Amino acid sequence: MNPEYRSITGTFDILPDTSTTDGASDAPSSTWRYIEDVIHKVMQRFNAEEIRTPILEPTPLIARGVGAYTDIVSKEMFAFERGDTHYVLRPEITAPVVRAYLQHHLDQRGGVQKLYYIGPCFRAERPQKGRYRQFHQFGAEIMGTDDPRADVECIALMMAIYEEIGLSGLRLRLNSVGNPASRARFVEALQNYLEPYRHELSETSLQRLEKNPLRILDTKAQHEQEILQDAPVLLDFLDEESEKHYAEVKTLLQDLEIAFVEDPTLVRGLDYYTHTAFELESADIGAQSALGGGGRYDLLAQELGSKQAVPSIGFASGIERLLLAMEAQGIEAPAAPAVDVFLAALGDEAQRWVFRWAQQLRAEGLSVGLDLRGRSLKSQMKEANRQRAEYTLIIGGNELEAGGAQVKHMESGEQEEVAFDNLVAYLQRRIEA
RNA sequence: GUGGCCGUAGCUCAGUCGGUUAGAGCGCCAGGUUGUGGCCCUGGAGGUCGGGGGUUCAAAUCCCCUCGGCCACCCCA
Repeated sequence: MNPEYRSITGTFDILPDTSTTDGASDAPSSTWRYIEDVIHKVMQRFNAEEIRTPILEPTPLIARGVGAYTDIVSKEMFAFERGDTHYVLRPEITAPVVRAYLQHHLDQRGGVQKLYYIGPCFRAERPQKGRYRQFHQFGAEIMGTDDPRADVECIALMMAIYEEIGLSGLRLRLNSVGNPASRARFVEALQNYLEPYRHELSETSLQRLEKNPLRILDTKAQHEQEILQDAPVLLDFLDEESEKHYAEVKTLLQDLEIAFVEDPTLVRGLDYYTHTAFELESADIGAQSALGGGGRYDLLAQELGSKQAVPSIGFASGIERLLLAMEAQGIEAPAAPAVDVFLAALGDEAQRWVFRWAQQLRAEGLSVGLDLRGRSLKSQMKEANRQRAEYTLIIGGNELEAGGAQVKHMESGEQEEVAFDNLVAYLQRRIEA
């Protein structure tokens, strides 16, 4: 079609089936629904409550809540201005949830707030496998406690969803970035260590050295990796409190028999991230191997203006990557439901009869298909077949006269006459089973 | 933002030493069955050969530009 009207690069349509692939999700809408159903179900099991926030947020919220020196904020935001308001299409959902928590004083509901979300996010990156400009995240935030059990419950919740879907062989990486005091000491040590290597560092790493030193740790540059071989290790700088929190998290994970590997290079770069950081990886979904990740952010609420600390932990996962992992492991979602009964009509009078009966049967809760083009009976039968109708009613002049419909069971091909008066009961009885 | 690969029907693809009206299978529509789907047979619709420009008597085929897709880098979901 005219390129001017095509869907935007990096976005895709989710269609009823997968008969076309250009600019469409590889998975049909029924598969998306299935995944969403699983998410809702598992979240419910963990007594998390759904929250829905706007897709449009004020740019300063994201800049502050995600971090000005992150790639997301510095180069990947879809942001624009109207009048004196700066808008951004949300690149993630944690900051908006914290915003909503503070704006609506959710702490006043009492207790820990366990909130979850599913929805689209936007980042202006070059698309590739598992990466899109509009993509879909689900996640949960457990807010109002710094108890390590919250960390583990958050991880357990995330894992339970993948478990329920049936994925296996995933790798959970775990680390602690400590509290601000211990991290500050580590950052100083890291900066001191790297000082002599300054001239060997890339431009971005040099910038990070000043603004956001932790992120140097996850550099991919071979040479910088080598330099970092002998660098100070974050875990060695944890103070007693941080050490204790981390140890507790590991113990609790073991109690729940959730396997993990410790990875000291796994970091969350910004100051308001504390303690636990984790990421869930799959080896078979391409270069973008992270299915989901998260961590503790005890200081974010204050960053956004809260007088009180709201110690919290959350995770976020990508639905597109979940789909990739399902495909790689041959996991199929249930097929979209078929119609219960298709009404085939022959002749004008029968058409009117069928049109009314479709409405009635639907009111009885049956899903009903019918012809809207006045086509031949044969065509209508083909249509019924395509819609995978369980039963097809055939109504023509003979049936109207006899006061009963021909009811055909499509799979067996068996057909019998059923009086109009008994139709609803007949169909309901058979279709329930 | 950078790099590599790829764009022929709705889908999967054939057709490229340049040469008459661009093909197949599947799907779609219709007929064979004047009231019956799935199998089979027959016919039909559907293509700016991604787009623009150039070379040529002649371009799906060669050249340039451009758009789109895929994959990778950076980084993340």
